Order: sequence, then structure tokens, then C-alpha cells
Amino acid sequence: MKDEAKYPIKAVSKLTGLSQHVIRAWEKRYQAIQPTRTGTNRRLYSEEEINRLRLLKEAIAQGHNIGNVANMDSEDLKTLITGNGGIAPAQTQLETAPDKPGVSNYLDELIAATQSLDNKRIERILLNASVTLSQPLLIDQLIIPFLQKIGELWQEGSLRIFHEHLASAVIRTFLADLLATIKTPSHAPILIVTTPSGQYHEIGALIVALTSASVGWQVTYLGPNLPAEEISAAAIEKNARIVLLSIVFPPDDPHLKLELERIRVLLPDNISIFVGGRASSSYLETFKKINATVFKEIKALRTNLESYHSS
Amino acid sequence: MKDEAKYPIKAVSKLTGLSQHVIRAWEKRYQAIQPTRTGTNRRLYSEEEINRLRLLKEAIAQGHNIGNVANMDSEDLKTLITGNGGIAPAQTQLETAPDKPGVSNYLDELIAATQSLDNKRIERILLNASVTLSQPLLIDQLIIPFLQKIGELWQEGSLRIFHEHLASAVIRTFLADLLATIKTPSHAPILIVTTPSGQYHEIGALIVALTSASVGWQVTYLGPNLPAEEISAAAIEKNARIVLLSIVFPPDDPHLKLELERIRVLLPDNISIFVGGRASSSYLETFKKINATVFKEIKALRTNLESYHSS
DNA sequence: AAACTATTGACAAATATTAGACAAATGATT
DNA sequence: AATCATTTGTCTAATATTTGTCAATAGTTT
Repeated sequence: MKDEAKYPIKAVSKLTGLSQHVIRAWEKRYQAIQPTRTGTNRRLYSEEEINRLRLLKEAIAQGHNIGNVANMDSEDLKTLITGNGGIAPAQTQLETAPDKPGVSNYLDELIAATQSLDNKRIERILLNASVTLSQPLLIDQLIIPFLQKIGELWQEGSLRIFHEHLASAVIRTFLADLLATIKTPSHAPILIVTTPSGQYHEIGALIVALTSASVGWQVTYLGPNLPAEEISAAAIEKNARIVLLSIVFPPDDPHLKLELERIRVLLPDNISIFVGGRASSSYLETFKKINATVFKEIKALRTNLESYHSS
Repeated sequence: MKDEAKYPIKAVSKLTGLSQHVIRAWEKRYQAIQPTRTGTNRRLYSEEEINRLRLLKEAIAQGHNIGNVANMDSEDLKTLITGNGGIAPAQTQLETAPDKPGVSNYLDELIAATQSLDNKRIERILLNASVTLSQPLLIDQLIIPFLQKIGELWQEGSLRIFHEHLASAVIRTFLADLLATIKTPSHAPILIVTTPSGQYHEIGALIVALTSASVGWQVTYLGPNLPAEEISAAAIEKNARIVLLSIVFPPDDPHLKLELERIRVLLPDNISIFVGGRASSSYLETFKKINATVFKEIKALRTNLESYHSS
């Protein structure tokens, strides 16, 4: 991966749509990027820097001032412009469970198919994988690593936003299909999956929906971005036992906390709240307050849901 | 670590739909919000404040006067506006096309299934309909009327937001599945479907993607909300003939117009732009400028694409 | 030599701020 | 009904800041 190709300013200008003047100005005035230089003082940009320029441009298009955003790190920029969307940050590198042989092949193929924008091929590979692998393996070892990998590659500049969009679109329908094909006994307890207001990230929600369905729950999937009143009303109407929320936690969002508390208030006591996602510690208090069951990994959700049955 | 992203007034105006004047006036006259300032006196709003502005706007839409509610704390505001269950403002509606017999049965069933939040049943009905009806009929006579009907019922209060979310989620995967099952000859001309930056409405895009595929194009579906550079880069990389954009036109959005123009500039001349959606007349000029083929109905798209073949 | 790049300083267009004015709408009082 | 006061969204003018653009000059690459 040390392909370290570097681009002179003219190329960067073309690639980003920013004038050379602007690129230099942003560097000089805000140190927005710091390209390396040749021995003779020419600027050389890495793909990562080019990508950062794209992010900055997009942020500006959304109404931000360059002066304010130029110094944010790329991670934050990304969440800023996608409005919390995008793909789950690939940070916590838990012990990567020992890869099943063959899985990493699928992964490589998926990346390749994404790079060539071949949606049909992505679908085909996923379909193949879904018959070869058990469902937990499929999710833990393929889907999630795939998403993480794409996030990384995007960040580092080898993939562009449109690659990520394509992959997301395909994965989303793939997961939704899996969810639809699971048969659950009609007397199974009911569980509602959604994301709170302001949360647009849908794939995480689909993953937990799928997981829940696979351990015997009857899942009603409501899609993303639902206000507290709607969540609770739906849960009551459906006579659900559990409301399961998938959240990409921003560092410290008071609105989200309030929203969670409102859900608790609006919900009858006999309906439990489950919350999934990597939450910063500042949310712990809120979780306690609303008496939510929190899980950071899919595995934890599985065991939690199974043990819930017996109660 | 407390990187609390802050938004300048321009961004806030976009996000809330309030004019900058109004935002300032509310601050000055009622201290409705108190944004921090930069060292040079520019306003910077937190997400919490943006949300508060949204709440205020909603409260006003429900008939309260700003002077009375501007000083309420956000918590009370929320219960105020959700108290009487009033929900979002109006939309325009189209004339309903003459129903094929049998289709209206499906429609009624779909509505009923939506009301009872029965996603499995919605899927089943759609699946049934898809084998009974030809694809054009399915889309024109069932899917689109279904969406319209839900919109109406929502507006009139008999359905709630979560009903609409559920139906949307199901329809979206249903359409995506249809799209995936269409086989296109590998030598077919390539067409890219997406929506421009700021456009999140996905179902329209899926409908046009499906339509295009059904008349023999090879469709790459990129999902919603893609900046101009990404759209054009993807089109070039895929060697596409047509970029097809599905847009829900706001009354008069200069950013959207600019975005459209940028796509044209970034795209080689031999790639055509198609635009679908009910555009207000203020966009006509832009369409001419970028030499876009516009269609208001699916039928028009079909004939357009077919005639395009022969050229 | 021609094309490209870097640096600097300057400039102007865009954008934001404040204070104040205005008019349409609302509501109370006569 | 008519009148007057209040509320509130919109607008203007003057000022200040931010930011894209440019010209001039000098160095580098091909």
C-alpha cells in the first residue's frame, strides 16, 4: 500500500475543482493541508490531502466558512458533511477474530468490485457469501469488516465518496433482503428497530434488525431518523417488548440525550430499550437514567436477546 | 476532544429554512438563542441551538406567536408542538391517473397493511402485484399512487410519520430488488442514477433507475445526495452515456441550480444529463443552460430513453 | 523559450453585523 | 366599524470581516 503517488498542484486543482490560488491560500492562511515539497519547493499532494480538500469544499458548499472548518481533522469533517451519516468509523480495532479461510477472499473481491463500481458484482459476491457462510459469520466477518475497510480507504483517499455510496446502497438492500427472508413464528415477541431523530445511518440499524430476527424475534424495521413520539407510538401500537436503537454517537450531543430520555418517558415501563453503538462515556449517565441495555458488539446483542427470552 | 462543531449563520439558515434576518431578529428581540461569537464577532451556533430554532419554527407553524414561545425552554417547546399532534406543512398533489380494475384492491390492501405496521404483508402484496402487473403498470398505477396516498393520509392525520417510514423502507428495498433482478446485456449503454447534493429523497431515484433498466440500459445506482464532482467522476469512470438525476425540487434553491451547472461543466460533452421531477419554472433556465433533458412523468422518461438508443 | 510554479501584497466581491425603518397582520379599544 | 397599538417579517444603509482572485516577480521544468 505504499503507492504514495503524489500530485502537483495543477492536477490537484483539476481533481478537486478548486483553483490553484485557492488551494495555496488555504494552505497559507489556515494550514488546511501541508503538502510535501520537492527539492525545488514545488508542492506535492497525497491522495489523502486531495480528499481532504474535497471534504473542505463540500463543507463550504453546505454553508460553513473555510476559516472555521479548515483546521478540523478529517474524521470530524466527514461526519460534519454527511450529517452523522457515512459509514461507522473504523476505530476500535478489537481483536480481529481469526478469519475463516475464504472470508478474506470475499473481502478482497468486494473491495475490488466496489472500486470498479460494479454493483451487480457486489450483489453476486454477497449472495455467494450468504450461502457459504453462516449468518453470524457473514455479518461479523464480512459485512462489518467490509464497511470498515471502505471507510478506511475513503479516508485515506483511495476510494471516493461515490464508491462508498454505491457500496452502501447495495449492502443496504442486501441486508434488508436477508431480513425479509427470515421467517419468524407469529407468536414470537415483537421488537422494533429504528434510529432516533437526527440519526441517518441506516446500515447499523439493519444489522441489529437482522441479528434480532435471527434469534427468533419478530422485527418491525422502521428505517432511520424517527422522533421520540413516533418511536414510542409505534412500539405501543405494535405491542412491542423491546425498542432497539442503533446509534452512531457524536462526541457529546445534548439533543440526542434528550431524545433518548423522551423515548423512555413516552414508553410504558414494560417495554425495554436496547441501544447499540460505540458511545462515549458521556452517555453512560443517560443510559442509566433510561434503564437501557447497551451493547457494543453484535455478539453481545445476540446473547442479550436470547437471555431475554427466558425472563 | 470537545470539538462541538459550530455552524455559521449561513449554514444555520440552510438547515432551518429560516432567513438570516429572522434568526438575528429572534436573537435580538427575544434572546431566543444566544450563539457564541468568534473573536471577530461572527455568530456561531451549536447543534442544540439549531434544533431549538427548528422547534421554534415548528411552534410558529402551529399557530403560536414567536414572542410568546421564544423564551420557553426547549423541553417545554417540544411538548408544546407534539402535544396536539400537529405535523408538517402541505405539499402539492397530482391528478390521480385512471385506475385499472384490480389495482385499487392492491392499493387498499397496501394502505391497510401500512396502517397495521405489517411490513411482511406489505412485502407480500408488492410481490404479488409485481407478478400480476406489468412493470410500467406496477410503478405508475400502484407504487406512485401508494406513495401519494400515504402522503395524503399523513397530512390529514390518519397516518403518522412512522407509518410512512415503514412503507418507505419496504418500498425502497422492493424497488432495489426489482432493479437488481433485471438482466441487461453487458454491451448495453451505461446510465448513472443518483440525486444531487442536498437531495435525500431516494425512492424517486430508484423508480427512474428501474425504468431505465427495464428499457435496456445498464444502470449504476449510486444512492442519494452526491456532490457534483462525485457524480461526474463516477460517470467518467464508468464510461456512462447518461447521468440521470431524480430531484424533489424546492421552490427556488440557488445551491441546487449551481450544483446542476457544475455537473454539466465537469462532465464531458458526450454524456447527457436527464432530470426528473416536478420543477418550478424557475429552473427552466438552468435546464436549458446545462442542456438537460427534462421529464415530468415516467412515461416520458421511457420514450426518451428508447429514442435515445437509435441516435 | 515556453509552460509551470511559488511568493507576496493588494484588491474587490461576498458575507456578516448593527441599527433603524417600514408595512402587513393581529388584536384591543372605542 | 373604525382606530390605534403591537407584533413580526422584511428591508436598507453603513461598516467590518472574510475570502477568492489577480498582478508582479522570480524561480523551475521541459
